[in-house]
Amino acid sequence: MKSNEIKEAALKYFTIHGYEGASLSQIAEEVGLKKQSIYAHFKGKDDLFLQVLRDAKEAELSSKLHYFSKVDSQNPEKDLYGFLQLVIDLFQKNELLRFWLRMTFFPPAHLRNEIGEEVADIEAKVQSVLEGKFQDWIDAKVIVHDIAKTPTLAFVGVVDSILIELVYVNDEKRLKDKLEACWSVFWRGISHS
Amino acid sequence: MKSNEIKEAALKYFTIHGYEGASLSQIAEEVGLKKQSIYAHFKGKDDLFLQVLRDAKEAELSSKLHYFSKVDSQNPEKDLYGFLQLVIDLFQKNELLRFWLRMTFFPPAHLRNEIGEEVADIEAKVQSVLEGKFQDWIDAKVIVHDIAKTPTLAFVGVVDSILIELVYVNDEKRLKDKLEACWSVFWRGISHS
DNA sequence: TGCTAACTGACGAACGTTCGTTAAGTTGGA
DNA sequence: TCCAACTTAACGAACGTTCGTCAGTTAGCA
Repeated sequence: MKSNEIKEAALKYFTIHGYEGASLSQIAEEVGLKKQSIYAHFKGKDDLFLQVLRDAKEAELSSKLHYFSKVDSQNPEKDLYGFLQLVIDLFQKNELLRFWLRMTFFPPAHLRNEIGEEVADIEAKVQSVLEGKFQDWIDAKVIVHDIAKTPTLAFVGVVDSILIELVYVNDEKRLKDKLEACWSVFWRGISHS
Repeated sequence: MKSNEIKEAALKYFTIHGYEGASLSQIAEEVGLKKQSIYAHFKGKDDLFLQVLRDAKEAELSSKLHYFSKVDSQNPEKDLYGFLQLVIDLFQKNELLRFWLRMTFFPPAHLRNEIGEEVADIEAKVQSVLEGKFQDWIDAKVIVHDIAKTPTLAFVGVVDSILIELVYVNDEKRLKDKLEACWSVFWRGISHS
């Protein structure tokens, strides 16, 4: 399907150059078309962009939810660390997560509100699942804390710091160091002494 | 000085719309000029951009170094938390940090290398100062860990997660929750039982 | 025969940049 | 003190290019 090829090329250029910096002619050329031919598949630049955005959102959400649906052990150490690995994998395997991060951090001004809603949606869902898991672990007394929200937000913070490291330079060594550092301090911070 | 007015307007538009999305005519209009007049003060768009970038780098670096130069107590709990507050302040008080984050996370493609060097420079300096402090605290046995690098990177991770929260939505309530969560878990992770 | 996807051609608008010119301000020597 | 030489900041006009978009046309396939 040509539409998907166009979306793939669009993903690439939007990720590298941002919404304003990506041009339809570049995207079209990437798949051997003239820019006007894109209009046979999409209403325009915004339409193309929003379709790619929703693909990215869908991919990220389903990956994360799928991971937690497989996880029902009482071993948070393994499961949480595995989630960090999943995020790293997601980021390095395809461009969707990098695209998603760029566009949610710094959205094109005229689509700010639309994108903000998508972000709030996915954010709430992931955090809700995560908080449920933490509550289970607290009830099973395998980690400390009285309310689940604290370790949940702290763990999201660890994910954030890994994401920043990935976006920033993606130096394999630095990433490994930071992951180990953040993880070990975090784990000491929520587990029984 | 008109140059500074132009740089201020440029900072604003670069921050909101990114390098490619910001136009010289908008920037000029903001200060009551035509876009051609900008060329009386700067060689071109790149020159203007890079001058703003270096201002932003300078502002961030000196703020952080100045903070740590004042700090020589043996009370990491106060000093580290104070640093988080400083970062939040920096972000909310002026646009320089937001600009810096946007341009270092997702630099304009043709200036990628130049910006990368600036990032490596500031990153190394801040981390070096931070690591020295942590080493002092370790030596004084006021926090745990054998090597200073681990708590340093973990703390940088806490800063990262706060920055992400600031960039993402800047909801005052959410920010406070996340700060408290990340901080309390981090502190438990590096302090004695 | 239609339908789809690609094409060509053209559109107005905006982009960053350069040019030559003007008006105002500064400087330096007679 | 006065005037000429120079500098500075801003301008209008235009440059070539690219942008996103629309209209009309053609080729291939069901």
